[in-house]
Amino acid sequence: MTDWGYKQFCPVAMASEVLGTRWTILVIRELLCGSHHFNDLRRGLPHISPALLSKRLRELEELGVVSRQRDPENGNPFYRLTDAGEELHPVVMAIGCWGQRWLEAQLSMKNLDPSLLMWDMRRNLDPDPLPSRKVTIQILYHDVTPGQAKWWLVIDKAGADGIVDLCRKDPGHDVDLYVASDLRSMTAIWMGLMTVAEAIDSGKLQLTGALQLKASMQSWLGLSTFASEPKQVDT
Amino acid sequence: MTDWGYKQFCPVAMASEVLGTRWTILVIRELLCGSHHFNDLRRGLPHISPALLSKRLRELEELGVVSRQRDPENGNPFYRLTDAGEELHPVVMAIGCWGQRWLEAQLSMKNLDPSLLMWDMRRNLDPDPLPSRKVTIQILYHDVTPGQAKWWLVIDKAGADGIVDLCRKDPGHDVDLYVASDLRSMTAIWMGLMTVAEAIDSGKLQLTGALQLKASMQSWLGLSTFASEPKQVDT
DNA sequence: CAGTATCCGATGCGATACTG
DNA sequence: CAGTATCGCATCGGATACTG
Repeated sequence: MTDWGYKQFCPVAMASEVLGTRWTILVIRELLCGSHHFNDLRRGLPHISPALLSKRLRELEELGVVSRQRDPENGNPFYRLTDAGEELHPVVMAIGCWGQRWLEAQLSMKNLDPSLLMWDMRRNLDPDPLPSRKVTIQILYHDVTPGQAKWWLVIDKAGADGIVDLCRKDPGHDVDLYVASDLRSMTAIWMGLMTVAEAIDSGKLQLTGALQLKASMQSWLGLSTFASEPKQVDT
Repeated sequence: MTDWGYKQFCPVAMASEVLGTRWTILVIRELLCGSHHFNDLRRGLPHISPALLSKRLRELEELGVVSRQRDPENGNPFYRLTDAGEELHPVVMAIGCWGQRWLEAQLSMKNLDPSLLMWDMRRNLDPDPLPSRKVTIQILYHDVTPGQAKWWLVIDKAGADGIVDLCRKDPGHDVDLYVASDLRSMTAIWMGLMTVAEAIDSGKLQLTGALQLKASMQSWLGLSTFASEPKQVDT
């Protein structure tokens, strides 16, 4: 092809030139999910190099998909999707739904990653079913290297900015609910491949603590956006 | 990243690993549009190398998106989308619609290509408004290198297999309609950026021949699938 | 926290030629 | 018609370290 590009006037080709480069779609997914700061994005894209993330953001900005602004408070930069960027939502959803329906679950289960899972859980956790007081939940993955095994979610509806906090170190509060599982099972629950009840019944998931929290876990634990998509392949 | 892959269990990431490789989406677009044979695909993807096309087809086959079969008649191989492949239709449409809405028209107009345009026109031409007898239409691009300037569309509703034939050499029949234009204008019409009437009024398009064919051109000339998508950027 | 700078390696991919 | 074979290069992007 000599120069870059498909050399086609077809809109699919034009758009693919832009969206088809490595990491681009995932950067947009992160922005759609509400990450705004450089290091938030990095958290959602653990294996991207900062140089490449920076490059992608600049490309998307030049394209008019992303707008870089500064927080008037502290002068920190942050990224927002423009209207053109927001309208990529159907694209990302279509890709994700197709992936959930047709890509083998096993494949997904090879890419387990506790910090990514926790970061997603923090994002989608639904505080509504939880009591109004501050709630602390400890998650323990007993099959994960010590440094990544223990996590705390602190939900405080009266909290300052974000309602849900994710900690890797003991925040010090009394723990209301202890969750213990293996990483694989927890990810399967997150992806809608298994319910909380099934996991408990089969001994894959142990809950200790406040009864109300145990009973309502399936509802406060927000699932992956694509969890409801019916799968077509099983292995 | 060392190994290939995003190492994320998110379905968007899983699917992007597959769909994000160069040319893949366009191969699928071609299959969705009804190309089935290797050289048909090459026609719709003029700048892909045969080696890469072959590779992509094998990858997609292994993925279960494409199925390779043989024509029982002549033993010729052909490619079909599986159910999983057909379900990529929403993905391709979402990408194309976004491209049409948000990517600058000018950008598209830099990738003019007469044979690609004619190939698309042949595919989307709507024989319904045309008379039942055999109709021959000659298209002349007066700003294009001689070898690519003259084309014939032969529409025969009683025709053998395909109804619409595209020829690069004079098929010999009497011509019912002569169409003359520049490549840029014709492409703009095809993409829905201009109507036939506007092009005639501004002198960009000349029609000579059967009145009925002239009057109905906007309807028998099928437009790009994305032509109806409202554009948001103008330049 | 929000990036840059630099280096370098793998490999994806394009070009061309050739075959059953 | 339907691909395979081979070659070689550009470049994409990964790793790491460093800065304002």
